[in-house]
Amino acid sequence: MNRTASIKDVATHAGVAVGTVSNVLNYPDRVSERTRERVLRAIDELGFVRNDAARQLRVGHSRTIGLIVLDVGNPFFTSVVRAAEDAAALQGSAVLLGDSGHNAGREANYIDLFQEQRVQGLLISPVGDVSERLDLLRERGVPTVLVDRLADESKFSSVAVDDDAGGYLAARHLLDTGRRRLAFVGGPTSIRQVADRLQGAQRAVKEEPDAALEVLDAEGQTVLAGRSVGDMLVERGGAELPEGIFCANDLLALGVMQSLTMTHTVRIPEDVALIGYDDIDFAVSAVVPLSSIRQPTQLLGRTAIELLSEEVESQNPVHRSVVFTPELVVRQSTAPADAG
Amino acid sequence: MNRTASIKDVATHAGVAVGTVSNVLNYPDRVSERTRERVLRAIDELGFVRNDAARQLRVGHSRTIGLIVLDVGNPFFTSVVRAAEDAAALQGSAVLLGDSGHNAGREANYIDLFQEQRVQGLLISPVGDVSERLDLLRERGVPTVLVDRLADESKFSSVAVDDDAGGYLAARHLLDTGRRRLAFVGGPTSIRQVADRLQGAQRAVKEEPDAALEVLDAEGQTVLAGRSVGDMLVERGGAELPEGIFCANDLLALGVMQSLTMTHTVRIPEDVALIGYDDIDFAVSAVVPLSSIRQPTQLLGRTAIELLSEEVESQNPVHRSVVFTPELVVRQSTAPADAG
DNA sequence: TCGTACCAATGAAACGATTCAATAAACTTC
DNA sequence: GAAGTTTATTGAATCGTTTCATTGGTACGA
Repeated sequence: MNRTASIKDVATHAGVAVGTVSNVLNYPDRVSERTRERVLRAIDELGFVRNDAARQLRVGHSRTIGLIVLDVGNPFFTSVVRAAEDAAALQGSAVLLGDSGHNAGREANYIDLFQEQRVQGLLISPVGDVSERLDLLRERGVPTVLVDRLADESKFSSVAVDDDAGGYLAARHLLDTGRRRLAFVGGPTSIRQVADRLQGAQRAVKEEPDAALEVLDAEGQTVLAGRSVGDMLVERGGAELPEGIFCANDLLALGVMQSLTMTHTVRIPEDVALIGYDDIDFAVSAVVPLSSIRQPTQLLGRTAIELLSEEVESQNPVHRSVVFTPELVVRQSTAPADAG
Repeated sequence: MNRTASIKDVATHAGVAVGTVSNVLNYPDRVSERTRERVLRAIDELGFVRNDAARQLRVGHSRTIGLIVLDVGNPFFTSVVRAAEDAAALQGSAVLLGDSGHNAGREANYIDLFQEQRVQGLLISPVGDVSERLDLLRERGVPTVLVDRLADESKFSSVAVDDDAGGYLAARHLLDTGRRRLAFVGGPTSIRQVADRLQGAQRAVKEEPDAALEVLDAEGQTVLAGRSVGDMLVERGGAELPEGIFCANDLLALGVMQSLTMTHTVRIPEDVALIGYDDIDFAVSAVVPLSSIRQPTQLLGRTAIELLSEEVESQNPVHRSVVFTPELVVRQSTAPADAG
């Protein structure tokens, strides 16, 4: 009862050759109905489970794809992961998931691990600079697709979302609903995403001669950081308040919302309209349901798998960069002022 | 430049035998400094990466542990996963993560996949009834530890958190801060966790002759469900309101909080104290910071790995069930009424 | 009846690592 | 310097699959 049965045991037990058992497993129609059933019965009786290591050793590659994300706890990545898993399953692969936690060391560990596993390829949302680690992968010929990061097409394929377009969308929506004095609340612009969203917003504001955009720095991307920005605004009070606020993510927006609604002097959306970014689960269930920018995470995950398949199948690698445009989700927090 | 280098290539390139290369990899001090360096240089020059399939085939088992959770998006599991990964890394193993998404089919797929990978063992937070699927694992002799689920010790080891104790803790805290008329807000008691938490709360209430506990059903475990319970309470109004509310999870509590604070007639914690369960990230950044019950997720993950190691190492399996007691986290939402 | 074609089934070779008994080389010790 | 001991290296055997050239059998047409 100790050692698990091997294909040889199955062959003996069913009275056939090992090659036949292998055929039952991999090419069922190459073998006659009668023997197929006999083999399947033997497999069942012995509790045989194929040893994937041996299979992999023989065929030279695994049926797994490595996926390394920055933070599995982040709903954005969770959704990407799930979509990637589903897409991979459809083509008969499985996803090995690694969470680097924004830590280059952990990332390197996963890269090594996945290479030892001879994954078919790698989807990676890299930590910090796209650097030597990735170049090494390229040299080794490991098909790699960058996720949520634009890549030099001479080097890698990539899938990303256009943050500039998202920022434009958000600001344009505030302008379209009649707001003119706008504010952008965001963390440090050293984060590319934040900088791009701001840039998009500025582009929209420039289109309206009578509109203005004020930039308010937040210390981080959290609810609490949002709340202190909100508190600052409340102190300013009345006529000094912006008419529309665009926050670089939903957490900030929820913080601002808490702060503004707590003091019962400011109404959302009548006095101030508010829009966030990411469309997290909490956005819809905020005190005032929060308008937001939704990123097509499912599409990202699915497309990443597709690009990887292309890389795996073609010999001479032609890289592609796919950039998706995010989507505006309108809720009560930006309802037109006059309708409110 | 195509095929990746094998250990034989390295041996040739370094002018040594394959066994020596293997020794450099696995028992570095068995080999002299000089040849070790020569081999390492060859490894570097050829970009050799060990083929884990071959290694695994020879030694008979992998260095990976399978972990199947119900929902990676759930912060509870995310935290367990991370702790398990860290603990596994410490003992030189890696975790293969699978997300069943509460779906028995996906779960079965991962179980099969992980068995084909010959994982050392399996940590699983099983979907629904602990059933034949798991019995099969037992028969096959795959070391398995149940996570967040109590197991029959004759069959499996397990790690879980005592929800009854958590419920008791929450209700006791409300009573200790002077509240007497309490309410429990929870989803269907068909969910074991909900039933246990309620039971614990009832146990605490029974200790105080003048205390009472009212049970309010919510349709689900979401913010919105909490809000409709809150709306119902607001309509009741004034003297009919409970003095303390215990919600079966933080989402419900946040919903109730939104509803009560939105109408500016009820104050938290002065009029009503509120406590949730899980201590999610949002609890601390709610409008009124939410008291909650925190589950020792890190400990869960770490202990699960430890129990699995025990199973793997000992031949005759002695199963253990470890139950942790959750922890009370006091914040403003349950500050004593007189102090408010 | 023979030749041809087709279909099932066979079993040895190969994948790339680890292991281990055997050997060679380098030291000790008296 | 011979015998004994330790240390370093070797290379064939092995793990459990898949692959593929080969064989044996059956059916068909001429």
